[in-house]
Amino acid sequence: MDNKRPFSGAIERLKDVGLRPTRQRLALARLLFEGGDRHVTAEQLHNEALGADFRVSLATVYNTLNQFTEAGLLREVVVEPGRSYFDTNTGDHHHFYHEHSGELRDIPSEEIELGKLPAPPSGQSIRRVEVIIRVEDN
Amino acid sequence: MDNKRPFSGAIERLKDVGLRPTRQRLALARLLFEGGDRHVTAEQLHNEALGADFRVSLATVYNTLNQFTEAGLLREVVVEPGRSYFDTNTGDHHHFYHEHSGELRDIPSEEIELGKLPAPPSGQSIRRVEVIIRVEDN
DNA sequence: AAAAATCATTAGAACGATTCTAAAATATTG
DNA sequence: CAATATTTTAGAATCGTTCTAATGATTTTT
Repeated sequence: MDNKRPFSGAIERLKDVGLRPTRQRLALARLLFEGGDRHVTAEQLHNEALGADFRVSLATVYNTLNQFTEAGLLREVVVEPGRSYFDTNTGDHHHFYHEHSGELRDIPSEEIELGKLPAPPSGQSIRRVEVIIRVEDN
Repeated sequence: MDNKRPFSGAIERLKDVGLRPTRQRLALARLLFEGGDRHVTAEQLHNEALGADFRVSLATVYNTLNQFTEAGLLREVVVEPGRSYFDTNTGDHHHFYHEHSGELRDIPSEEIELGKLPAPPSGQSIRRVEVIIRVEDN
């Protein structure tokens, strides 16, 4: 049923989606996927890599994040102009977004009940339903 | 009940929210609010103004859109990095987004049933629930 | 209605995020 | 291990957006 192996190493994960397991892709994959679900910006991941003494260029971080996203390893969440997160949780789920702090937090799909949905314009089909609950301090 | 007058001219609309009815704000307000609900980018609105022989700087278009948004005359919808629309429909509603064409289309609030919502993290409250249904050609 | 004060507009520079370019480095194939 | 294909890189370029400091318009005070 589950065509995503629950625990395959970074190398297999990359091979599975047809990406060469290069040093930088492996290092970034480890940062992204070892440990629980994460929301990172390109800049954040780049700094993390440098902090872990792994030199990657920012361009490579962008390339890699985009490739991972296309390959379905990541999901991109855009919350405001010029702030876009990459989410390692690619399953069906939603988000809380706290504008002031920039914090993005997962909401498991069961916690939001989408009773009915309108039919898409003809000739089109639904690719994904995205719910963002924008919160503020009270 | 309805504190938004159904049909007040652009001048009143601006005065109501405490913005001086300057020439450029009036011209942009007319482009935005005369005729049905619209979704525009800053660039689009700028071109429209120029096309209608009204010279405004792009900076003013941005200023104005931001002011209108703060004043509650517009609502901003971010759909992908570097593409942000201003929606003249400020009521409770949702959107279809067609990634390929960039088309954004309203969904009246009744057409989506949000059964239950999770409680926000403590100390925070919900500001808005945004649903974007991403569609693709089939 | 002139003068003074406030606020808005502008061109262009500056900015932050992201993508491009062309060259150097690395990986894969025969 | 040589030949070929793919990646990585530094830095320039681009995009959307905001800033700056000067000019122009509107409102207030007189």
